[in-house]
Amino acid sequence: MQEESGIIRQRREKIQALREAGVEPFANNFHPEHRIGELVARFGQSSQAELAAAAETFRVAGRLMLIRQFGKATFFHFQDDSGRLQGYIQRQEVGEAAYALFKRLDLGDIIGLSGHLFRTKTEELTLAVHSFVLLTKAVRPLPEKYHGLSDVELRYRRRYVDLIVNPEVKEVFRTRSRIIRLMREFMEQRGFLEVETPMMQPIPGGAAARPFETYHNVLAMPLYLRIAPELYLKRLLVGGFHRVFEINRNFRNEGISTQHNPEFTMMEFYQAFATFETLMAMTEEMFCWIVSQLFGSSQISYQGREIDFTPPWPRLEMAQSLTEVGGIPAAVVQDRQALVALAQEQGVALRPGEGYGRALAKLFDLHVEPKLFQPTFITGFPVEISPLSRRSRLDPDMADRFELFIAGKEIANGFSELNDPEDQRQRFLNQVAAREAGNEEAHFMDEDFVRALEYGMPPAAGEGIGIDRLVMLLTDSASIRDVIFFPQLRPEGS
RNA sequence: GGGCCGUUAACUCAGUCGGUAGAGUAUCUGCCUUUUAAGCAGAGAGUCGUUGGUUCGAAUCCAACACGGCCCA
Repeated sequence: MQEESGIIRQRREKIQALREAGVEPFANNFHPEHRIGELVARFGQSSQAELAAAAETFRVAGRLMLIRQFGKATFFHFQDDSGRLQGYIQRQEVGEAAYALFKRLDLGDIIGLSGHLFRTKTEELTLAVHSFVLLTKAVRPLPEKYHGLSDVELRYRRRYVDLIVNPEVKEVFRTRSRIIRLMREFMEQRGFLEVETPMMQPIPGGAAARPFETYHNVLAMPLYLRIAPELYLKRLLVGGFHRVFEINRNFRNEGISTQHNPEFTMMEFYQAFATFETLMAMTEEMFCWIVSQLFGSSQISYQGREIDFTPPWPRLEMAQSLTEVGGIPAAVVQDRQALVALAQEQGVALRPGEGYGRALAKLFDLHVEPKLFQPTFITGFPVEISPLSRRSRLDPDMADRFELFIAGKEIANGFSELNDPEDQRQRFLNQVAAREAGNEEAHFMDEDFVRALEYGMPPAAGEGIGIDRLVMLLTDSASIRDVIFFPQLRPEGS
């Protein structure tokens, strides 16, 4: 480590001096018996008289966050993983030597404390220290106590510091964990089995996206980080698991934005003998339940606007939405050539193998998606852009598919699954043709998947829910980077 | 990929017309036994993102690049 500012050099010298004085700066000889959160919960309402009467001794450990030193006594704040508490240490109480050691501690140091609780003049619950030990000396100083760490880049690059000084960040990730736990609980209650399928796939499938490529040395073959688990989960349907779900990472080799991180977390699930209609109802139920478990209400606030999760949510066909929400005349939407022309006019680059369906979808992205703030299901997806979906019985050019939009973001995508192996093979062939003509996001042929369908996959419906985006909504986060601990960044310059 | 904005001490930020680096916090020293971003007095701390250019002189003007943010594609 080349970086040696004055403070860091000073701290290293301090560590040396402590060792020479017989104080181990990285000890592990203290075992806390209490957590701050627990003490606050138990005694947050107790009066000074009650605390004095209890006369109990507590052992807690935490990081020094704030120090207010006087001549012969010191107030400080320290925090553990459950909260923050004030401490009070007096020379008279701990003795000359211990107090001198305490005065040499720095913000950021981790200490173990034992003492009793009391209330100060201003009624603040405070631990009066009987004794303490240094557990970990901090070499680097913490950010400023008042403004904290606000440089966005530093917050992402040094998330550990962000977590120490910005308590609301911790809360976001606690909520993230709770959301995932609730999803699991919801799925398990409905008889779904949690499974794991390959993250490294020889043929990346299940979505239209560019994959990350890697290489297996011993097998001497390229492998791809998965862009979706779909084709494997459907193989499990063939194998006789009729309700499965997977919560795991997908990897897509595309741009980074407030909505996109190269690796992101999805829950994908499949239910035999269900249709996309079944899943829309189930999604309404799931979201409403999760939101009410978290907030005790089915309404939340996101970026200053209310979102109401109370079902049922509006359902709108994509073509219809272009007119009703996007303001594109119905005559243009119905006229295939006119719509393609309009899309191209607006800068949509149609790739090989793409036509009306893609034009429809891109115009939707441009004019409708940002305006769908309340939970809304969009249906009526063209088969052209849905190569794994079952065709609608009413219109063979349309797929039995929906996407869910909330706050202008795509949150979920689900459809009745195509299980006709011949149709599936033909759709793969169309994709392969598109790929050969230069569309890098087109699907690959997966012969084994078609073979699996030939054994017979029960009719089913499946759905993917973007967990990061859902967490954004439920934590009022504007950027996906705020709900991923370590979002992808370019390497720091040297 | 394009546009705009940002990058100055460990952190948060000032820095005028181009004249040679500032504050608060943190750190160190001294005083201080109920503080709440404690207070008072003093001290140390800088590759002004990088490289190049203009200039007698650049944190400041110009160019390129790097990293980040927001918006657009």
